[in-house]
Amino acid sequence: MSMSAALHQPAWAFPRNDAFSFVSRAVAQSRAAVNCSGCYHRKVCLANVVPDRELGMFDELISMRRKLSRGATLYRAGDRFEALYVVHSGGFKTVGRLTHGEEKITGFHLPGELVGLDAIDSAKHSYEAVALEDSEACVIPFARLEAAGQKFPELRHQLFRLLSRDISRDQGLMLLLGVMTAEQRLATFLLNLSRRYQRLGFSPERFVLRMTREEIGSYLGLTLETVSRTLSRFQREGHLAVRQRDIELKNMGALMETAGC
Amino acid sequence: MSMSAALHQPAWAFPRNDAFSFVSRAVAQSRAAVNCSGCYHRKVCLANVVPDRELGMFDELISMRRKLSRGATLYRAGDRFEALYVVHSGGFKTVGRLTHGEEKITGFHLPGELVGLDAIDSAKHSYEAVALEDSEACVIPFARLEAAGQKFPELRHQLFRLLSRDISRDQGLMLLLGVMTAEQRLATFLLNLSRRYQRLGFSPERFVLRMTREEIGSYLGLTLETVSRTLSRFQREGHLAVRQRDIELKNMGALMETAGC
DNA sequence: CGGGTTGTTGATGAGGGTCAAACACGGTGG
DNA sequence: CCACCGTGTTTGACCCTCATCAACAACCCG
Repeated sequence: MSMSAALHQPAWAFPRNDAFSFVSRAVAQSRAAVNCSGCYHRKVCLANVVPDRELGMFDELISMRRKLSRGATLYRAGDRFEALYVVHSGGFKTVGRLTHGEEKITGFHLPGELVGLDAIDSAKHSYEAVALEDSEACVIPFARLEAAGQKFPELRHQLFRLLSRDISRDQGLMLLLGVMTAEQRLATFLLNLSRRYQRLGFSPERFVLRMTREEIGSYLGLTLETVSRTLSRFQREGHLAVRQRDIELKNMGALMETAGC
Repeated sequence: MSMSAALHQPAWAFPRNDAFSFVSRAVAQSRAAVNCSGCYHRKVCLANVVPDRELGMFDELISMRRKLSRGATLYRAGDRFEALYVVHSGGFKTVGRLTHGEEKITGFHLPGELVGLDAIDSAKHSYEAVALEDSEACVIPFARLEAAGQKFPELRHQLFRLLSRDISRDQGLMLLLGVMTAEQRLATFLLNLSRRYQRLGFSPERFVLRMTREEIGSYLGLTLETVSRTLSRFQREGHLAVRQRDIELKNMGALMETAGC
C-alpha cells in the first residue's frame, strides 16, 4: 500500500474547509464551466471509464455544477428525482428521517463519489443530501445518462457497478450497525475514511474530519458522547491523536485489530 | 388497499414449507423447464416489464432453475459472480460475515425477489445466500441480461430500478438498526413481511415465519431472546397471536403505531 | 470579547445482552 | 406406541454497554 504520489502537501496542514476546495478555486465560481477533461477527479469519478479523448461527451452530459454552502441541501426527501450528483469539492451527508422525526445519517460522500442512486426506483428522493461544508456537486441528468448508456456499454456497466457498490457499502454498514461494539464501529469508520482520503491523494494517516461528533454518532448508531469518549480512549491507548477535528492515526494496525478486519 | 383476488385459501392453513412450494410442484422437478410465460410470479418478477408476448425472450435468458434444499447455499462469499437469481419458490437469507466469524443476516428474500445484486461491482460475491427451506431460484446469467438490456431499454431501466430499490431497502434497514428500539424493529419487520406476503397474494394478517427467532434477531441486530420476549409482549398486549412460527397480526394499527410509521 | 456551537468528561440508569433452566415440537428407532 | 433426542422457543436472573442528563471547557465568528 504505497503512499500516493499525488500527495504534495500534508493534509494535516490544511486549514478547515480548504482540504478539497482548492480544486474548485481553480475552476472558478461559474456554474457553466463544467469540464471533465480538465477535472482533478476524472480518475476517481464516474467519468473514469471513458477514454480521455472521449471525455468531451461528459461535458455535454453534465449540464452544470451546483455550489452549495455549508448546511445547504442538494435535494430533499420527496423531491422529484431528476439527476444524480457527483461530489466535486467539499463533502455531503445523506440523512434519512423516520416519520417520528428521528434522523439518521446514512452516508458521507467525498469528492468523486456519486449521490442520489437510491431514488432511481421510485423517481423520488426518500432521503436528503446536505453539504457538510461549502461544496460543489456536478449535476448529471439521469435521463441523459441512461441514454448515453445506450451508446457506451462501458458507461452502462460502470453505472451498474456503482449501484452495486452502494449496495455492498450499505450492507457493510448494516453489519457494523448490527453486530459491532462502539469501539469497533469507530475504528472501522476511521479506517474507511482513511482509505477514501488516500484514494483522493491525501495522507491516509492524517486528515481532518469534516463532520461533527454528533454526525459521526448518527452515522454509526451511537451518541455523540460515546463517540467522544471512544476517541479519547483511542488516544489514551496511543492508537491515534485527536485535536478537535484533526486526526492522526498513529497505529493503523491496532485500529484494524480493534475493528476486527 | 384491497386484498388480492389471488388469495384462494388462507395462508394460515398451509402446512410449513408448502406455503410457496405448491407453485414449484406444478412445474415439476426438471431443471430445464424454465418458462416465464407460464410462471405464477411473472407479475411480481423481473420479467414484469416485458409485454407478455415477448416473455419468450426470458425463457432463453434464464438458462435454468436451481433446486436447493433447506440450508443449501446458492452462492458463497468469494464465489465468482456470474448470475443473478430470482427466488421462484421458498425463501433465502443473505448472510454477511465479519472476518472474526460473527455473522449477520442482511436480508430475507421471498419469491419474485432478486438476489445477488451486490456482487456486480467486484465480480465476486461478498455474502452468502442460503435457502431457508426447500427452494428454487431462477438463474439469470448477468452477461446475457446486460446484453439483453442493449435491445430492451425497458428492461435496462427496470434493472436500474431494482438495484436502486435494494439501496433504498438497505438504507431503511440502516435506519432501523441505527435508531430503533427492539419493539420498533420487530413491529417494522412484521409489517414489512406482511406487505410482501400480500404482494404475493397471501394474507397480510396471517402468515408463517420461515425463519427462526435467531435468524430474525440476526437480521434485526437483536438476540433471539429479545425477539422472543418482544413477540410475547406483543401477544400479551393483544397486537398479535403467535404460536411457534404461525403469526396472526390482530392489530396492524397498533403495530404501525409502535413501528413509528 | 461575548454568545453560540462543538467537544469533553462525569454520574446514573435502562435497554437489551448473557447465562441458565425448562419446555414444545418433530423426528427416529426400539 | 412410547422413550429418546435435537433443535427451537420461552422465561427468569443478572450484568454490561451505551444512552441520558448535566456541567464545563474549547473553539469559532462576527
